[in-house]
Amino acid sequence: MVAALNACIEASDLLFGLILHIEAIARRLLYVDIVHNTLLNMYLKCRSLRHAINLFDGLLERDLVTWNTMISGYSAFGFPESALHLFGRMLLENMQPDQATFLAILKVSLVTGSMTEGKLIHGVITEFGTETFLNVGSSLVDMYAEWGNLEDAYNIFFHLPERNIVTWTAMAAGCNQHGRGEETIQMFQQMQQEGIQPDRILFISVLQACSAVLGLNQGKVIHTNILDQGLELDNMVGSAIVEMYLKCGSFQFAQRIFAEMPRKSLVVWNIMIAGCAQHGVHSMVMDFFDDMLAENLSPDAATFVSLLSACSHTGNLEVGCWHFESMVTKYGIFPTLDHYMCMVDLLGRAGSMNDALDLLHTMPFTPCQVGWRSLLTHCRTWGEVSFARSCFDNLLLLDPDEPTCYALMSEVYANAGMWDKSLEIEEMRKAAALWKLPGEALIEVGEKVYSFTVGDKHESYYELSRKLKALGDRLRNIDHVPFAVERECSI
DNA sequence: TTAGGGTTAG
Repeated sequence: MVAALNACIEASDLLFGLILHIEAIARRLLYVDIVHNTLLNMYLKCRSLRHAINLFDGLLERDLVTWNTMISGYSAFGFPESALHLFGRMLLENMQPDQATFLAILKVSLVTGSMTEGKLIHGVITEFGTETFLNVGSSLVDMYAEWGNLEDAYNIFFHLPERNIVTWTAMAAGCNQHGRGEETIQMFQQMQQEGIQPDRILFISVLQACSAVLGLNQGKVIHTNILDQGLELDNMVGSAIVEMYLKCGSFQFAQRIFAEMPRKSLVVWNIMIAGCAQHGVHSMVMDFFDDMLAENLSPDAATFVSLLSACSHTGNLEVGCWHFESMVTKYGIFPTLDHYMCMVDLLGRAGSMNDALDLLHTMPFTPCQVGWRSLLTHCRTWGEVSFARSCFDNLLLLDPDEPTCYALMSEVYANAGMWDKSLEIEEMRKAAALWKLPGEALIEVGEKVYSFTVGDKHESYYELSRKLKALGDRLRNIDHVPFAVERECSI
């Protein structure tokens, strides 16, 4: 019976599972713990919460596994209140929770989207003395790290009596997800010094961190480690390697690894298509898209974001509109806000400002900052001063504390020679005490990544200034006309 | 019953 139920789980065959349930009743097997627990698990894995609840409520006796399975099921189905309620019932019935109970309960805070619940659950876990268990501790690290509360995550991480690859990965991935890629790479190095062998899951996080900090050389070292462990043929590791090379600027390496991948998932095709768009090889976007279709893969929402973006950058309005329409008619994918934003950008970049505005107003989403800012950016290109002012006013209504729109509007006025208006906008920005964060450039030399922003004084300042001036002269020689007021750059 | 992982522009 148990083997047959596990086969149902494997095949997601709910109908066969229901027949086995009837058979279990007829043969009076439902009183056996392992039978009713496997049945419960089968219903949850076959995505039938209703059947699982009926079975659970009808049982005369429930052991710890029964409670844990049901709590875990409620969390997995996105019913955190029911999971917590069941946990309370379990305590009232004097059932002592174990590690598995807390692992299931910890998922609740991720489902509810609230750190407060997570902290309360952490308190309960501490009271039961299971905080320092390896799996519970790792889950706590993961929970805090996912919430971006890296300090609490570190605190638990360092106080655990032991840490394994899962604990390290939870901490390293958390740093990576919250913009601390350098720390992820440092953790990876430290972990190896402590004699822990990285695995495929950790490699994926560390490769993403290399992509984020543009650490091509570091990425190459990781790639070598992956080859040493023979993990390069793993589908998800391969995708992460391709992505790392693309984001770190090495298109040829990415192309080679991609070509060598034995099985290519839709995700890695999407990564490659987006990479072509990022690298400006727009003709290859369409080539890769056609190749993907030839492999009998159907595009998804992410594919179309890359396609529409590529059409926007090549100014290919007609092809972009065709893809936008074919999303629904040919592939049954309904455009999300992201797709509408790509279309607003596409229309605006092509100079069809009224069509872009119409789309912004008629789309089934409330116009957001992204759309208005995109339009405002293109008004700058096309010198649409009054149109720009309308976009600017809409942006102020949505968020008056966002500094970028002031800079754009001021620039539009300056380009039109309306200096008084330009200064007026600058005054508005100053009165609101808003300052745009300067852009940051990352350059890798050896295994170190250097960050540059306006106003920095690097040790090679004079040498770099001479180089910049020479580049500026070359740009002027090819008739490049910079926007608005040219400001002196200093590094 | 039982901890960690992938893509998308503006």
